[in-house]
Amino acid sequence: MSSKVIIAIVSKRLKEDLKVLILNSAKKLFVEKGIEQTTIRNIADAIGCSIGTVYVYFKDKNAIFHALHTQGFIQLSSEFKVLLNVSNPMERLRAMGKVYINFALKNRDMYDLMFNLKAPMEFLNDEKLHEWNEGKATFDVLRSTVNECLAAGYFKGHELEPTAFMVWSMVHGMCSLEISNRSVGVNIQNPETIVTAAYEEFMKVMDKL
Amino acid sequence: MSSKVIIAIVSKRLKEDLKVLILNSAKKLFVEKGIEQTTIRNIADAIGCSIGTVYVYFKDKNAIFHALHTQGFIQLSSEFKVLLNVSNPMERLRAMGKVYINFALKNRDMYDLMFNLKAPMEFLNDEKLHEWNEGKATFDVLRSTVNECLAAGYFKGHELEPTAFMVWSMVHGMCSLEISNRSVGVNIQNPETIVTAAYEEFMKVMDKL
DNA sequence: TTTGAAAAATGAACAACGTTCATTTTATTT
DNA sequence: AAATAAAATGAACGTTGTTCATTTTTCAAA
Repeated sequence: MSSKVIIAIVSKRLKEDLKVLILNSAKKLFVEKGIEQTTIRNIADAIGCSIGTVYVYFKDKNAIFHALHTQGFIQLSSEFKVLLNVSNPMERLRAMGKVYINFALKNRDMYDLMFNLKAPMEFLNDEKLHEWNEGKATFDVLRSTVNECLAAGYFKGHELEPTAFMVWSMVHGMCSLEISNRSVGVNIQNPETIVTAAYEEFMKVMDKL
Repeated sequence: MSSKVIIAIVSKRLKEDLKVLILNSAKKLFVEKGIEQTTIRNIADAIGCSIGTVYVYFKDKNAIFHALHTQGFIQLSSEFKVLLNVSNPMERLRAMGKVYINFALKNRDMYDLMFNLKAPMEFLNDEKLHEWNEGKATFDVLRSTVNECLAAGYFKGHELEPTAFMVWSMVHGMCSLEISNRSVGVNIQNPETIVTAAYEEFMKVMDKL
């Protein structure tokens, strides 16, 4: 009888957490082996369930990758929390870029999923949700920081949204070129430090405004 | 006899051009339907040859996409030719960015292939060619333009290569965010003009240097 | 405790993919 | 006309994402 109870408890626990287990399995495979090795069969095998079970909890593969991409944004916004310690908006903007770049280069596939790959966006289209809440929230942080810079007298004569998008494009572009292996093939003298150097250059430029 | 000769000539022509036919077929499918609809079977069907024949002329799918990506760079460098008319280096840099952005937004999938997708780079790795000649040549144009700007007194106190990489990252980032549908989902007031507006903002910044 | 309906899990089956290679067809030379 | 070389072929293999009829499990009512 007691063993039956235990089995029931374990079984209950497994049932409730199966979606989480699938997601953890997917994330582990994704981070360790990349997106092309993260197949439904590999995910199912890793937790000892069947292929069909994965489809009980996720509509399709895009749904899984969208859930992973959301986890990535949770991690990124968690790493943004250190910015609360920086009161000066210009310094905070600089630190924000560093956190962003650091996250991108330390979590290359995850960054790719969050800001490049089509899968998460295709899931949104399927669900008729035209709201990319994760991106919206993240961009809001950037926009309000740039807004504070404007209020503090920086960026005189510049528009809020174009300037914020400019900053985002800058750091995203550097990270994207690095992750897609385009910066290494281009005959730059110090390829291993070019992202940092270019970001410092950009910050020097912004300081002059 | 004369018909035999004609057949021989036609046959010869077809044989010599088969690689080109395959590539044209691939490009048409790629531009019209995107990368996921460009399958070996579709390519072969479109020109009425067999699957195996494609593999006679191309090692694998990466080889085809690398060839397409090279065609993209040929087109881009062709569009860069109008820049020869612009003598002032700063004006030329500005015009270069506009040509680049225009190319990216009018050839989205091609741009993605050239600067984001892994296929062309994987082909280089397979062939032990760590030289991305197309990217190298294109970046050389940018670097020398920035160098001329420096020589003309612009960008005082800034390093050549980090500055050039900064400019590339800027325009690439904007195009990349736009093409991957990240800019539209982020709650910007004028999403349809944000790339142009941000580029104008960036040029205003560069003018101040 | 037994029963039976609802919920969950299953995995064989399907279509489509990239890739290979023994075979056939075509071209060229002898 | 025959022999040789080159080119083209498509059936077959191993994967992939996805579906769905079937089986198993769950759990409240009898």
